[in-house]
Amino acid sequence: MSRASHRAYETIRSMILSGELPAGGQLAEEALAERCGVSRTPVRDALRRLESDLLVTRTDTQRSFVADWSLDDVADAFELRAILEGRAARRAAERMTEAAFERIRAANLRISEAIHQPEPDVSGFLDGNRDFHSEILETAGSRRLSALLSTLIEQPVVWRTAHHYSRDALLRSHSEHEELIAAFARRDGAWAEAIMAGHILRAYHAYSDAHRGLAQLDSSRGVN
Amino acid sequence: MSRASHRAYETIRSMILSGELPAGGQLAEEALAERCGVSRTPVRDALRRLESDLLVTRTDTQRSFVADWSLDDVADAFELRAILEGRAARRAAERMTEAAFERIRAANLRISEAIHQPEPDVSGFLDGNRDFHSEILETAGSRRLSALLSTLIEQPVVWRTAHHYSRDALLRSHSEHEELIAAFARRDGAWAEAIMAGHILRAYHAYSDAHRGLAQLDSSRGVN
DNA sequence: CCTGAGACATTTGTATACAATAATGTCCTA
DNA sequence: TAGGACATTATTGTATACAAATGTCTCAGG
Repeated sequence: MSRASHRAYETIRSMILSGELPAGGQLAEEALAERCGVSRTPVRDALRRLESDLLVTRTDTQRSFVADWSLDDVADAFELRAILEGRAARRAAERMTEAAFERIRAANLRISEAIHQPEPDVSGFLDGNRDFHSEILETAGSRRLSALLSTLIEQPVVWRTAHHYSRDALLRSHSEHEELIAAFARRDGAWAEAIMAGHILRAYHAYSDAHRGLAQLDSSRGVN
Repeated sequence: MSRASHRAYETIRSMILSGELPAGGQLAEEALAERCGVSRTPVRDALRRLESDLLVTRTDTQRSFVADWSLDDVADAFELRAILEGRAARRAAERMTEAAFERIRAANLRISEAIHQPEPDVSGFLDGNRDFHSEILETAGSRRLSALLSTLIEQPVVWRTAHHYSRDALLRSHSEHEELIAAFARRDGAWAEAIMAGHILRAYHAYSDAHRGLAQLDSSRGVN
């Protein structure tokens, strides 16, 4: 993506995720253009994309607003993620190559190292975690599945949330990854699917326990 | 959507689906603008949306091309549809209201009437079919599920394909709908999910049997 | 004959002006 | 005071010009 357009997208997105733009607030193109330091054209691009991410909604009369995610919406997103990432894990297990297997193991090894610092390296954990999941998605080899999941997984991690995770939660996540790796080693698609679905849903409940009643924006990224 | 933008979208889309724009061919914004009788601005909008529909792909250098769907891609799309529409049917069964139930039954009644003409009214069948499925999706009450499915179901039906369906295929589809209605009547989510998944996958195989080895574009719409 | 540098053509990205549409406020009437 | 037509304002849609980036072709040098 080109410079101004990308910049508008990232800027608006982070303003939404950080709460700087409040949920339900209107997004006027001109005002955003000014805040991003670009013209309306790339802002319009960005809004279109944010809309397909479901971070922005449009009225029937084409006004854009910051989407406010209810608890139900969050549950909804996690439920779909569990289904689709589960399916991705199944396909990945069935198509697993040695090279992909090694990359997945390596990602989980990085996670392990990040966790076992004196003070857990959450940022390192999240990097490894992202790689772990995206390697699996890659191995699943379905463009459409990737496309669908990309709308459910908000990529830029909201660090302030991530840093609340306990070492226990990180360790549990790591060990679930290990079990996934075992399923991959055996090329057992059904097993991999079951573990992955559970992995995502556990992340959901950890999230909902922690955030019950709070602002619900930075949701679709748990420790998974 | 506004006039020019909508026009560009519909025009380009139908040119792709009809094969007027060959799979793999480049889509230059200016040329499309001229053919649609609008400026580049709405064309760019349309291309963005078609890209998210996976009807158009972009290179890393931002050139747009007509996506060519391999047989695997088609199988992929149907597999995901089966999963997601199955889930929608389950949720719909669990949330079914009398009013929604009646609308769904009415849609299938219209299908029945369309089929039982001396010469089957395929267009009427497809209208009813669309209503039937969209009522279920509506009743499922998940914005995200709707958003995901909309990228898998190409709305504008390719009539030339539809007209090849045999009366038998139409009748079978109708009777599967009846079974779904029975599941809804009993609020049996698991049953509804199973029937719906089978319904979609049968449509896939009908499609793939009919089109094996032919051009694969107008795919994601079977008799379902 | 191959290769790569550079000029040229093509295509996309961005800014801006203006048109069209929706939202808002005002005033009049009942 | 409530409601509704109209004017006003705000916001989005579209066209266009130009900038930036990409692709292509030619031709010199090896």
